[in-house]
Amino acid sequence: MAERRDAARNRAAILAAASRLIGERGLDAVNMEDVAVAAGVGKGTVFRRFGDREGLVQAVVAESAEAWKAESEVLVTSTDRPPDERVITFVATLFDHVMANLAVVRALEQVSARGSGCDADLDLAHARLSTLIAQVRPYEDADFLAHALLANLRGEHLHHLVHRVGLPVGQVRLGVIALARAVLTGDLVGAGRDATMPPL
Amino acid sequence: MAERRDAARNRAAILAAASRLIGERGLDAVNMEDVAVAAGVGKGTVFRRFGDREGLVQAVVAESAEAWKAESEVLVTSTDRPPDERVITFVATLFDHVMANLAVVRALEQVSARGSGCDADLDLAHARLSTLIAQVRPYEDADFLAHALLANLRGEHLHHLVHRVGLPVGQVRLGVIALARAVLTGDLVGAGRDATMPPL
DNA sequence: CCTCGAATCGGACCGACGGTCCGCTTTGCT
DNA sequence: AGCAAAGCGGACCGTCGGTCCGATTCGAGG
Repeated sequence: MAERRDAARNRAAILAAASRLIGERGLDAVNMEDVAVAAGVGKGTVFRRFGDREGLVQAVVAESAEAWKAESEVLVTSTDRPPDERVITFVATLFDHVMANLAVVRALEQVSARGSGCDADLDLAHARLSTLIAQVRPYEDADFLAHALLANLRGEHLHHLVHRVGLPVGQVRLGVIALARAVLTGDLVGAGRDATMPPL
Repeated sequence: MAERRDAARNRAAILAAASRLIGERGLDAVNMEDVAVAAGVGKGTVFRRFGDREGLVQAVVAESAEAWKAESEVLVTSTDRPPDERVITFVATLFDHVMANLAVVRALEQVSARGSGCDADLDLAHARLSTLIAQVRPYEDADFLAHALLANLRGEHLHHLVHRVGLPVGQVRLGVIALARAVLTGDLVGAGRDATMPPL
């Protein structure tokens, strides 16, 4: 049978409440009962729908990652633009997605560092980026290079750069893109500087 | 007054027990009472000495980071070797330190992502690496490049590469060093491959 | 060696929170 | 309307981080 109407409503309410609360306070300052109350449901309902804390967080990010997945999907499959340009676009898009959902992404990282399950989205991002890079530099180790780039796109790392070190978001964005360009061209000049940066 | 003898003994016992337990099971599978029992003291003693869970973890890593700090200190101050070589040595040394204490380093990352205090060791590593890089490439943004390199030396990232992806430690080590070399020379050829790698 | 004050110890205790359970309610099909 | 099943929700439980205070141990001075 299809999902009952009240169940669907509650599901959406819980997801929205969780997303909002995590965004406002950060994961470690929101407990399951907060979410239940904010969603206007009982605690049991939250656990039945999402299993546990980890499941809830995964569902929240899955929702916000939907658009990114579709976007990156076409980037890998389509061949209308040169591969190197697609790598850059991929990195820029992923950066924007992570920054736009920083609290939720960090929440997922925290939860999956502990939990048993691996981070499926990270694996997906790596598979796609790796594929893209291999098209540009078939003789390098695209696998490792993708991991190295992805390390610079971790929520925790970007949070550190922006909120602790205090770097402007735009500068970090350009720096990350310069890094991606360096991976493609073998040239690292300009990484982290805006002055010498070619426009994206 | 100096620290009482029994207090010193207990302090050492707690630190040793915590280090061992975290190394064996990972931070999230060891609670404060486990540590107290393993150290042969009461729970209250653990909390009085170290304040809270975060403090205990910090003390444990501070202990294991002692040697690394001294080693990296001389690397920055001494000028007997060319700067580029010192950057490579710095990165290799830090990599080895992190891998040798992976569980404890990850524990610190988990704890300081939540806690109020920042990660002092990470800041120190960045300050030193940044200084070193600036000596080789004064016209680049050494600050950002240091951050980018350090992102590849995070405990969580290395844990992911080695224990989830399954990359051999030696290969990751060479890859990270190749990345460092790329930062210095502007050439990324060979990153992640052993075949084309110059020996360290 | 004995005494005494102070520092330290340790386990009983507390509050918070993740997760479970089961009797009550809602839903939607006939 | 009637009914069975899916869903609901809040009382309840176990665990764990952290606190507290009476008992204990230390070590300086006589």
